[in-house]
Amino acid sequence: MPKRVDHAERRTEIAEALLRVAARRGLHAVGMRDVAAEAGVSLRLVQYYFETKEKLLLYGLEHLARRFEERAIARVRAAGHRPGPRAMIEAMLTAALPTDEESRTFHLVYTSYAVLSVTDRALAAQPFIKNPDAAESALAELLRQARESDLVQPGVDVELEAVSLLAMSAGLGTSILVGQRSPESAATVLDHHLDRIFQGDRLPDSSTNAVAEGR
Amino acid sequence: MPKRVDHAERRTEIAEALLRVAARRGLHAVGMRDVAAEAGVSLRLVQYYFETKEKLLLYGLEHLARRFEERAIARVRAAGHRPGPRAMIEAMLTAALPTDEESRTFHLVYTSYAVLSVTDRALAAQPFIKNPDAAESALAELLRQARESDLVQPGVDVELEAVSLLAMSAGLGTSILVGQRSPESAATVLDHHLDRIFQGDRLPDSSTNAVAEGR
DNA sequence: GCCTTGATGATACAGCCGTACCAACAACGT
DNA sequence: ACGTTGTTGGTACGGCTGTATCATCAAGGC
Repeated sequence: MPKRVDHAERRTEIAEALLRVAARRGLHAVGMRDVAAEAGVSLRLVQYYFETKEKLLLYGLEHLARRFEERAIARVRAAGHRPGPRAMIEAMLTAALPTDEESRTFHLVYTSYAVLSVTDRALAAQPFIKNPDAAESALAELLRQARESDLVQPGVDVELEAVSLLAMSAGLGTSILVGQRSPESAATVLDHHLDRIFQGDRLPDSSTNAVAEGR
Repeated sequence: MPKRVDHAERRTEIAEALLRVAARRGLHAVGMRDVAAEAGVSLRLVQYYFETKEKLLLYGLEHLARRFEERAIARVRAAGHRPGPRAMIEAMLTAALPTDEESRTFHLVYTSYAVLSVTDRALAAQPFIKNPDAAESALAELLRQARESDLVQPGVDVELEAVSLLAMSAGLGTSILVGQRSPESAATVLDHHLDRIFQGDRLPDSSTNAVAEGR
């Protein structure tokens, strides 16, 4: 059997082309022909690897989630060797903010998928409860560890704060995306709440008023 | 001139038909014919009142924002005669949560518009910075008043908390929409943060652990 | 060496989309 | 009373969509 190209690799290439087009023109406007052109292949090839558009979209979503997970892990690693819980949480939260092109793509396309999943039953199947739930429990676990190390202020409800931080990160991300807020001011807001949650082993007075000014 | 029907009223009817279809099938799947059928009029009529689809979408967005504003005001009014700042803020924040059909529609369609506005320049023009900015400054103003009445804990950054609460409300709303979280647990999270911000003139121990359990 | 099988490409086909055009009706001013 | 004008409906037209069909080429097993 002549297998000249790696099947999985080709699928990945096409999925990334899909994400590029979706980031540029919006997920709703993505057509099979656009994806093929962006990937530099023929329309037939896209159909060959993904028989139907629905399967292509599904794989694109999975690929997006996979890529984001890698990015988040890389961000945490970049926070230093064996970073503390706070640094890890900060890395996770800011990785989700649309600051550069890749994270903008992630946030925009992922939100598009989320919106789609509300009305399209095919998308609603799995990923939109699994992924955020995993992020939530991971964050809660980090906070729990931090609390056991006495890094967390007493009386803090770690599960509730995990939910709050993720919801804030998502909400702030969207407002960055639509141009209402700057990435810096969003990061300041998140930092402020981390300051509130964690014991003050950080420079005092990080309450600079960059929020009201930031766009 | 035979003006048998009120022009503005007809436009409103059609816009509401648009919102109903968008809530049911998703904004991306809305066509002129669907809107016409939903409104019980002919396709030509929709074209007559809104020459182009883009104008229809624009008006639909404006109408949605208008309806939400009315709803929020009604909610605040329902909070009692001359409600305190905290009750008003709570009413505002929970009005934005997708709890019933109307608020689900609002949240879904508004988010769809927001996502669209990132890639479509026509939508990006006005409303997506104006409306949230207005909500933000209104919320900040309420907090400022509350602080002057000594209802707010000392050391609270009201602008920052206004931003945080709105971002949380938006993020929680989305997670409700996709079925990750229950409206009750989202309301509990918001309440918790209001407890944190305001002085404790409320029943103590509202920290029931409904968050981890709620779906 | 041939033929099966994987891989790629060009083209065709319904179906839907937004928009435009044309026809008809009803009502007010004169 | 008439015709102008606001108002409504039926229908047609390109263009684009996802999908299916047909054709071609390359490569490895027998």
